[in-house]
Amino acid sequence: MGRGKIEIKRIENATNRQVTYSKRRTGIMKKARELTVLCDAQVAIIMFSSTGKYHEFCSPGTDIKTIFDLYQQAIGTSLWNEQYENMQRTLSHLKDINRNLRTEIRQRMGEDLDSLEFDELRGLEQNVDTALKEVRHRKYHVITTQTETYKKKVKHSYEAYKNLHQELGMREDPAFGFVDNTGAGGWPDGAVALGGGAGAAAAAAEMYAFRVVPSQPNLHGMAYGSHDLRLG
Amino acid sequence: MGRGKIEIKRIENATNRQVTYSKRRTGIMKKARELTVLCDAQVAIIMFSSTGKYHEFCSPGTDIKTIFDLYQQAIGTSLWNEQYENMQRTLSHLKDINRNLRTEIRQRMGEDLDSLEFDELRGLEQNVDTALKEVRHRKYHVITTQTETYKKKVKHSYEAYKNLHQELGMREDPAFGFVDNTGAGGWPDGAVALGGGAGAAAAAAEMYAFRVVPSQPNLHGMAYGSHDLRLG
DNA sequence: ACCTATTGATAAAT
DNA sequence: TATTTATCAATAGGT
Repeated sequence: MGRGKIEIKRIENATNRQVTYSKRRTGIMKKARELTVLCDAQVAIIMFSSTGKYHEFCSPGTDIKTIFDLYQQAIGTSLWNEQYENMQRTLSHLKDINRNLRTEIRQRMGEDLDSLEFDELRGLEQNVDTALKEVRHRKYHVITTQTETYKKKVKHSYEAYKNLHQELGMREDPAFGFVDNTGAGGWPDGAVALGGGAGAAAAAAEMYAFRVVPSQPNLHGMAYGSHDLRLG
Repeated sequence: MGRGKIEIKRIENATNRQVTYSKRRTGIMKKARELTVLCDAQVAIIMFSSTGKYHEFCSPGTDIKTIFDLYQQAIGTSLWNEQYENMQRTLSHLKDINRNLRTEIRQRMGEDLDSLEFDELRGLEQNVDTALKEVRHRKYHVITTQTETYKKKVKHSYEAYKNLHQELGMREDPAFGFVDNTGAGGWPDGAVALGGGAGAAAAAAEMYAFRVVPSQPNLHGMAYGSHDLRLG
């Protein structure tokens, strides 16, 4: 159609090629639009000219992504799955692992034990028993350390008080509310247990007993025993 | 073009619509092929008819995926980025959860306790303590149940033996290897502890003591205390 | 971009 | 669904 038939082969003249590309591209787009309207079809076209310019057509009422998702659905395999498959695999693998980890935690909390064989129960018991000892050991270590620190602070304050007391020339000011009945110092009885060992540890434990809210969030942001094991 | 001009609007007659779709689709594909050859262009077309059938065209020497990757590059944004990013987010979220779960398990095993505040330690200790009691409780329940089952089996076998013994007319066959010295029955001494209670439980526990390998894999496929906490 | 002779596409009938 | 054919549409080459 035109002033003479042309052979369907690459047009060597670049200008002609470009002109023909332009004309025929318009023609195809028009045909696509007509097809869309006449036949109620969905069409997506992407074209790149030899110079790299791109043009697209898409049926009104949809978009390229939708049509390509349909297309991938139709051919049964996502063209980009390869890139995502790894991630998908990793994802479901992580989900499996997480589920198992949650199961283990629940079992370590003494829940969902019905599925365990007897020997697994024995292993779990021994393991938890050992863990309990470890935790207790660590707890006492912390108590001791913190008690030592506290003792040092107390001692320091006490020294400071003693010095101040001496600088005041051994004279007492009732406004302090202190009664000097411990010889040189003058520190109220029973204000702090200065003795070391278990007694001090117990005192320190009591000292922290009111702290039910952690000063800084847990690593996992939850208190032990309140994990939401349904997540993930 | 045809025996009369047609208006560009949806063809209501379904058959006509289908025929027109077929003809025009062929036409577009041909045009696309010609454009590809004449102008050295790259074309990708995807079409869906109103009946859901799909057809595609793609310039030879390339493929739909390549053209769409080019297209996405051209418009500067991946059409599937949103999904991809969502997946990425989910992935790192799962990894976080995973890490926290592992941390919790390690802490429940008595490891990595350094990061815990004192009150967290206290909570952990109490929790593990409670869990230990639960596990022990369950263990003893299993022991008891299995012992009962075993006792019933023994009793059943014993009855069977007794019946057989009587049917043989109280005559002993040395080939059985049994010595009848328990009155009516004739069951070897000490073969099984028939007494109930703690003694039986202890016996049953010993009975299972050799089973270091679970008869069926753990839910998580690992024995307690041997988790590879580096995974994920 | 526009023009137009000419080829190509296709609507309707078969 | 394929073929035919009268008609309309697309476009090659020229301006």
